[in-house]
Amino acid sequence: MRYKRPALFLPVQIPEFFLAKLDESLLTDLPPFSRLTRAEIREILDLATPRRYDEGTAVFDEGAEADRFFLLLDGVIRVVRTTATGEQVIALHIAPGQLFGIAPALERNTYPATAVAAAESLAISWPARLWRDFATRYDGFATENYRTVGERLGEMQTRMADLATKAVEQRVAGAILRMVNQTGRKVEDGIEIAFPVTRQNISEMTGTTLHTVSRLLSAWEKDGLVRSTRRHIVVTAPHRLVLLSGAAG
Amino acid sequence: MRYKRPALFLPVQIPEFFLAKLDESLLTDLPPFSRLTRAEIREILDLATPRRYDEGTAVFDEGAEADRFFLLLDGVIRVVRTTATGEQVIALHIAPGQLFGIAPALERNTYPATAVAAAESLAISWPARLWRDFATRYDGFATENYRTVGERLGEMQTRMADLATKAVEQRVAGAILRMVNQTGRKVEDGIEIAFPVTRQNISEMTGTTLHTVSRLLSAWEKDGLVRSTRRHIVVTAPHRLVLLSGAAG
DNA sequence: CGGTGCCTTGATTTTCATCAACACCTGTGG
DNA sequence: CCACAGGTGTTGATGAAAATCAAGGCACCG
Repeated sequence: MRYKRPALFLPVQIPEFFLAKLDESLLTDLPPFSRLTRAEIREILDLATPRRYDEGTAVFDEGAEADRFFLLLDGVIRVVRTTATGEQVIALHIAPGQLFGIAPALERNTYPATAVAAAESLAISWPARLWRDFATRYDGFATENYRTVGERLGEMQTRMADLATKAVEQRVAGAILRMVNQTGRKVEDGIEIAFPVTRQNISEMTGTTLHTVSRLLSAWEKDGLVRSTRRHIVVTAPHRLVLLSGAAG
Repeated sequence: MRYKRPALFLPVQIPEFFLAKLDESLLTDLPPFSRLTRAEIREILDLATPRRYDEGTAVFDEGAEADRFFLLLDGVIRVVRTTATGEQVIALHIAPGQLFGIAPALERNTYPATAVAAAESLAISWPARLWRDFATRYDGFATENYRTVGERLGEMQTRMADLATKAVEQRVAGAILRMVNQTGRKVEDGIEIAFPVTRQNISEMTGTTLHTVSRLLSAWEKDGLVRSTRRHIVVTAPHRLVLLSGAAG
């Protein structure tokens, strides 16, 4: 089964054309913009630059000058950190509707991690200096975005605690469930992670090796918890996976 | 050797007296206040409530209503998260001059972790609703604080990467070096961590057991890298410890 | 149809948690 | 003043979990 992109992605993408087509209502429901009028959203959209990213393309690189901030409209972004010894660690996934690369909001002048399109993605972006404008001019913009920062910080703390205390099996189960929750779509026999994931990817999220992940998935498949093909995972028994993950509650 | 508190800590602490004694210059050099006038700092100080915390006392608890934010003047604060299974994970240490419990700045209404005084500490605090006042009235206040948030987020990402990729020995070395960097004071034969630390504490910072930490410290002591007594660690060969920690550069 | 990227599985080894026992230091209360 | 309890630290023995080493298979792409 291939990943079919929605019709939104035309073979040739002309920014002006695209923005004209893009209805203001697309942003209306997103937290950062929820308190703005249609006219205000139009203003903001007119300042934005849209761009499409092929799977595997970097949106920005760790250490690069943080000159823009981004809003993901469609697709998935993987936030990756590379260690001194060259290993990669996946810190976070960004789902549509979320801002990312918000280093400018935190007074950083470089990005702390690399952002890569995990699937074909569409994002709009603004120059970093506009952050202050938006924050002062539009009520609730800063507030809502700092709320997001707070949530991410909390989530990172949870993941740190997991890495420090949970066994590999629980961490892998947790990682898969997180992806399912963020981007899962219903299919015949379960819920499918809506973008390509390799065992290697999962190992980079959980601090283990691709071998161990492979063994776990094989065992789970034998047990009827998941079904997986190349770069593809369907969770067929989410509840049992939750139990395995040792989640609270 | 005992921990001697500076004269600042009188047996009986009277807030008014204390604030009168506390010179505005104490805040002048701290990032959040560096751009303010003496008069403005006086205003802010007059709204603050000071309090002393004995070692082991909680400043606030995970999940509690986030009704205040804090500035640490002296001592050390440990930020601790408790997992579903009851283990503790130390997320962070706060050094004097830093804000903490800044959930209000991130639109959270509960604290995401518990803050405990790791040594006798002195902090001042303000009601959460004043955050917005300060942010709008005092230039640079919000900016500087969000910079701090950004730094902490970056540091947490680094620690996550370490937990995911480094071996226990490297993580323990790294944790000790971090404490030394934050609060180290020079002594005869090296640099001493300026607050009490148990093997258990270190294991909670690094996701290992107190047994393993004990073995490592014993080995390092035999090797001349550190010297340690009960709840006490002196690093005698920082450079070699850095090598062990596998830090970049 | 050959190459590359992704996945699987067995065998072996390493690391570190766990189990267990004990020593020591410090403050407390009889 | 001494006994004792609780928190802290050490060290050995054992075992389990997961990394590493190794080899090969299969899917997809040009």
